[in-house]
Parts: sequence; structure tokens; C-alpha cells
Amino acid sequence: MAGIPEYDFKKIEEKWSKIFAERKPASKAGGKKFYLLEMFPYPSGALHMGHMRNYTIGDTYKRFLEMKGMNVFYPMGYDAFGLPAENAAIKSGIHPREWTMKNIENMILQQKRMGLSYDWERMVITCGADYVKWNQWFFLKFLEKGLAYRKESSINWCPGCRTVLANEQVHSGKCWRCESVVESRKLEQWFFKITNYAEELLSALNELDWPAKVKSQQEHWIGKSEGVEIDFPLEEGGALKVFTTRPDTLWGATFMAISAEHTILEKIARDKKDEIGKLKASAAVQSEEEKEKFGVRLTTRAINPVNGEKIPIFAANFVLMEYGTGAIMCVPAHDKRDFAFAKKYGIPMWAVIAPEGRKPKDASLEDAYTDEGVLINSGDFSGLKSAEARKKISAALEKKGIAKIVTRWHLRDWLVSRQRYWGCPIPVVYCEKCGIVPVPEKDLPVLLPDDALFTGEGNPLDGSKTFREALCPKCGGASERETDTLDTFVDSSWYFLRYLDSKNTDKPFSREIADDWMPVNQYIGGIEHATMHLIYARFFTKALRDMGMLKAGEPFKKLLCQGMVLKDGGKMSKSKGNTVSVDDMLNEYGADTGRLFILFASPPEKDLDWSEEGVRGCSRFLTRVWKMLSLLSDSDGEKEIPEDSAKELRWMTAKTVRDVEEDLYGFRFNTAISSIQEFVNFIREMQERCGVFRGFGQSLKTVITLLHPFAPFMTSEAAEILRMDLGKFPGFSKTALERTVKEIIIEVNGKLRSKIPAGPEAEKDEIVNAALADVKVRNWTDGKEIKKTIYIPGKLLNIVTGG
RNA sequence: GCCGGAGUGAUGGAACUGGCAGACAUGCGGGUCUCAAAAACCCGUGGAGUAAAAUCCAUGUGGGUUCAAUUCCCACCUCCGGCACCA
Repeated sequence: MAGIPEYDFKKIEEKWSKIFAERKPASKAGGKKFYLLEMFPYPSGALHMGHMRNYTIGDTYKRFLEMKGMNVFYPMGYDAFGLPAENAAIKSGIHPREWTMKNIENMILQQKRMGLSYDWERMVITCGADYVKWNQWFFLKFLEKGLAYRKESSINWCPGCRTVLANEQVHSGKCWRCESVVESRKLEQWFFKITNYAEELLSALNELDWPAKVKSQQEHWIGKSEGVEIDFPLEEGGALKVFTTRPDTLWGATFMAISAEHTILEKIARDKKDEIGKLKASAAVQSEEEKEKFGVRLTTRAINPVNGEKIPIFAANFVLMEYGTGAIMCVPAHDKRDFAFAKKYGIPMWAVIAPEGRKPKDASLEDAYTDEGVLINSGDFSGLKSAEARKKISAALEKKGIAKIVTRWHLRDWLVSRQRYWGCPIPVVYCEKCGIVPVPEKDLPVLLPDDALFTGEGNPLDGSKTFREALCPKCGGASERETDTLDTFVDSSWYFLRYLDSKNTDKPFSREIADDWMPVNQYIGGIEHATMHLIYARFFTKALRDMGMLKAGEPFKKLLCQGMVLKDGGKMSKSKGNTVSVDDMLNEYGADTGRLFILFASPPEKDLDWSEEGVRGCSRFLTRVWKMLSLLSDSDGEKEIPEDSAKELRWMTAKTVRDVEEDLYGFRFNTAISSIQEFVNFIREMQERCGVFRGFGQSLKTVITLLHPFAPFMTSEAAEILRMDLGKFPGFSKTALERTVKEIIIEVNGKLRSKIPAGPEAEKDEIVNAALADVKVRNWTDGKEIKKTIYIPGKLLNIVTGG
């Protein structure tokens, strides 16, 4: 072998990124199929360290699985519609498409430099005409199946920008861009009926191998609660329907509260218009701190159906119209909110639940008792426990015909209309004669017009005549096109299905291919998508399944949420000036070092603090490995070593291979790298002692192979020099793992006192005798009674003494 | 307030089903090389204690279970994340 040049990552990475780019995904027909997916990025301009962490985890895992002989599908794409592109257009006049495509180009370049081995031929870009077409096709299908519908809804309206704002664009009640006070407006909007799937979205969480954190977040988001709807008769006639999960407290209801937007106010509070108006304003404030409870007492009273008490009704600012019936029964003795309100307005409180095993406290309540207990002062139901009472009371009321057992959900239908240009157009037209008319399938896609103006005021599509004016597909008459576009979460709800069949022009994807690969075996991405994206994609998959498009009912079988990348303990941000740019990192240290550091510094699900020193450490490690190539090439043949050392080497090799493999399967990249480092330290030590020894070259090859998924560039170059194959993950000899010589730990009363050499096959008695003869042990046992001895074969002996 | 997660050297973090706490790395101290520095390499590095040992203390705090607890149980403290007037 000729002399080995110094480790020059720039040269090596340049050379191999070209080779990697030309390399077609190998056909792995025989291998077990594995769909490995990363959350695709929004093309904001350049990738940040958070992305790189996500993709490094994925790519390392992918390369490992391939070396284990699996057939891995590993695609990448771009979530290309969205607000930032439109804002860039407003600011600098560049068209959103141009801005987006340029960014994508740059990001692909960065990903290639990083050594990410995607199947680029399957790339999906959501603003492409083909993707738009199938997106719209899904919308039409949803419409057909009753999963898409229109309804009036409140939105955040900025009077300054004359546009609708998303919740996160409202900062303490003001527009993020122009600081106008945001108004609440009613607008007809499109919705997807995700609530149809509430029950399954909740129950199927059980089958998913997802972080407990994400599952519990979704559980809360869906928010199932079982209770009763009860009619409270009104003095004036008619009734007020309320929803409660605590019918066991019914006897303690001393007032009622309704939302300021409740329709009944039209009938029973016409005289209090001004006050109700004030109340509405107060209810609308989305203050950070808890709002002061505030209400307007109505002249009518309600009658508690179980005890006939006449109780006052308030329109109150703490009652939500969107949940339940918009009206509640209030039990101040057993609910914190009702308690606060009752205190303020001097409403009586009756305790009807007593903590179990304690004497009932009465009227002089310090605070609401909200736990369960035993019923008191509740007619025939007194003495029952809460849970039982709930069942019996509900049943009794239902029998009487004044109540109904119901299940309520926090989950709301998904509002998909966005008053924006840069999104997927909703394929319907409004015809004066025919009403809402879907665009026929043959006319898809409905594409965005090129003549829209980006002024920052209103939806640019409203100003585009060429887009707005359309002919009704039904009657052929003049009609108007829908100018709302779809929420970009729609785009990301099925992109993983399109990857599988990205060139299909007849369908969004073929069922056979989908059934072959779905569900995704491993999904990797940020925790910030715990509720939105991850719940929408689940809903989409279920809806598509019910439309017969695929078998799988869940999109992502296993999920890994990687932690954030921090700098100096804080989130990287431009305003703090603590960002680390991907390009700088690549230029200064190279992709291999960057990848290694990202994986080594912290387990993937934890936050990672970027440390320049740590990066340098990883760079040093790679250089040290590289130098071993020179040692080998400069040597004049491997020297024999004693059998002891050879045995130790065989053991160390087997242990390292096994540990790295196990760690990689379990996403423990940090400990996998530690193991490789330990092995390298071991070889170098032995080399220093014995020179280039028999087995040095083989050990070096093992290191290069194990390191390949982490540092693909350097190891590819090294493999070329060593004329070795990187295609297979090494195996290991189980017999080499069995160590014959071992020490046994000797403890006295649980404290380490000595170690004695002994094999795992040694009898307990032998060990005990040897231990008791040991001087260090005798210091602690002499003159004491030996109470008992515990022996863990091959590991440890604990001698318990008395006195 | 509720739900989830985490607290281990100066730092990032190891310790697999309860069995040698601190692997691996960073930083720091010392050394080799050098005119000098950087790089590289070698040695040391939880705290107290000692001439060196021995020994004692130590995984957020306080209890418990156990021959044995970073690991299991109970209570509490702190930090991070999510939800938050959902009746």
C-alpha cells in the first residue's frame, strides 16, 4: 500500500458526495421491507440544526438497516405551500413559487452535502401541479362522503391587513404584523369532519408504539367525557339544556350559567342588551391571566328538576358556547369556577358530596370540594358513592324523559379554509343558480393564477379576475370560484402515501403498493407536531381506508420525537444571535464530524446543547481512526501476540459488534459511538504495546464498518483504500463472548471489599472459602458471625455478618 | 390547577431485567515534543481524608422495601414541555 495522505475531509466529502449522488438506490428485493420516514421540511431557505439532527438520526438508522440486509424505503420531500413564501412576496416582490423552488434547491444541496441517502427519485413537492391535483381530488371525495362541509365560524380578522390570521399570528390580541387590534368575525368556512373519527382516534392510540407524551397529548386533545344532558325547566315555560359530567352533584345546583352567545338570550333577555354586549366583549378577550368572573343576572329563573328549587340564571363570561350545550348547571360547593362566581354574587352553596370516611362539612365552605365522595342531602340517593350515584341518577332522569346520557369531545372539526394565495385551491365554484358546485374531476387541478398581486391586504386570489371568474360546471352560467385555499396540514396528511407511488398519473397512489409498505415502520420528527399534524394524518389515513384506498388504519406505527438543538442552554434564534449555521459547520468540520457529534452528544429524544469543543472532540476521533490506516500501511506485516491478548481481542471485538448492533436497533447512538471509541482505544493501546499486531488490520476494518452508518464519507474512502466491502454489518462470535477468566466481586454487608479471580463455573462454596481467606475480607469478617451469603454466579458474593 | 418527562462529577452523558456508580467524551491540571506556540501524544482528574494507603461521604430532599437501590414503593422540592374557565 502506498503512503496514506492526511485526513482531508473536504476532499473526501466532495469526492464521495458525487459518487453518492450517482448511486441509484440498490435493489434489495429479498430483504424485509421497512418504511423509514422523516417529517418533511417547510422550505424556509436553509436547513437548521434541528433538521440536521432529524435527518442524521434517520440516515444513520437507514444505513444500518441496509447493512443488516433490509429493504428500506427512505424518501424526502418538501412541504412547499405556506405563509412565509407569501410574506416574502409582499416584502420583496418575488413570486412565492420562485422563492420556494429556490429554497428547495438550496436545501437539497445541503442535504446531499450532509450525506443523506434519500431515494431522490420519489421526491414530493406539495406545490407541484400533480400534488395539487390529488389534494383537490381528495377534497372532492371528502365532499362526496360528507367529510367536508361548510359552516359559519368565528375567525381572527385583522382590519389593518384586511385578512384572516391564524391563532399563532395573534399576539396578545394584536396582529403580529401591523399591531391592529384583532377582531372576531363570522365567516363561512370549510371543515373536515374529523369528529366522526373521535372514538377511533382515541382507542387506536393503544396500538401505537409512540412516546407516552405524544399519546397523552392526543388523548387530551380528543378529550372524551361522558355525562348527561339535563333539561332544567324555566319559570316562564320552556327549558334550558345543560351538559354535566357530575350528575351526582345535582342537588347542589344553586344557579345556572349560560354563554353570552346562547340563542336563548334572544328570547329571555331582550331587556338586557347593553349588559350582554359588554359580557360578550369580556368573554372574547383572550387574556393570559385568568379572567375575572363576570355575569349578568336574568329575570327568569330555572327550576331544579330534582328538588323543585327556583334558582337564578346568569349569562356569564366563563361559559363556552362551543362546548356542551353552551349552558351549565352550577354547583358552587363542588366546582372551583362556580365557587368563585357564587362568592362574587352572593349565591348560596349547598354541600351535597362528603369526602368518604369524614363527617360532612356544611355551608361554611372555604373552598369547593371537587373530588368524589358520598352523597348527602340528595334525597333518595344520599349515602351512595359518587360513581354509583352518577349511574343511578342518570338512569332515573332518563326514565323520566328529562335527561339523556351523552358523550362529549373536546376535538372540534378541522377548519381547512385559509384566506391565502399560496396554498392548494379548494376546487368548488359558487353559482347563483346551482349553489355550491364541485369542480369535475376531469378539470383538476385548479391551479393558482399568475396575475395575483401581493399587497399585504386581503387574499390575493380575491383580486385575480382570471381566477375568480368561472363557468358553472353544471349549468354553464357565470359563477365565482372559491378563493380560499386549503390549510397546509392537508398537504402533509398524505405525502407519505404519495412517496410510495409519486409518478402515478391515474391515482394518488396504487393500493397494492400502499398495502405493501404501509404503515410507516418508523417515523421521526419534532414533538411540536404532537397534536396537529400527527392527528390530521391519522384522520386522513382512516378516511382513506374507509374509502377503500388502503388497508392500514394508522399511518405511523412507531414514532421517535427528537429533542431540540440548543446553544448555551437556550433555543437557537436569530434574535439571540446564538445560531450555528449548517453551512459553517459543514465547511469547518465536515459532514462526518457533524453527524457524529449530533448523535454522540445526547440521546436522540433529549435536547442537545451544541458545543464547539464537543464537535472538535469528534473530529479528533475521526482523525485518530484515519491515522490507523497509516500505521497499517507503514508496517512490515502483523506481529504475533500471546494467546491471552488474542483472546482478549476476540472478546472485545465480539462485544463491540454486539453492543453497537443492539444500541442501533434501540436508537442509542450515543452509547453505540462510545462502544466504538472504547474499541478504538483498546486497539491503539495494544498497538502501542505490541506494535502492529496479528489482527490489527481486521480490527481496523471492523471499526470502519461499524462507523460507516455514522460517518459515511470517511469510511467509504477508507474502505476503498483497504479494498473492503461496507455492504454488510459484521457478525460476531458468541463463543468469543464467553469469558473464561473473571473476577468475582466480594461484598461484606453490601459494601465492596475485595475481588477474587474465579470463573463463572466455580461453585459457591469455593468462592465463599476463597473470600473468607482473603485478607481484605477478613478485616471485616473476623470475630463476626456470618449470617448468610448471597452468590450471583460469575458476578458477586455478598457476605452478611451479624454484630 | 391538571397531565407528561427529567434531576448523577466542573460539563454533555453511561450504568441492559435491583448486583463494582461516573463508561465514552469535553474541560481542567501536569508532562513529552518545540527556540516558542499550536497540533499530536502520555499521565492525572467526584468530595473529604492520608506522606501514601486505609477509610468515610456521595446519584434533588426525606422516609421505606431488600443481603444489596441511580434503578422498586411513598411523600416532598426544583426544572422543562403540553393543556388550561372543556362543566
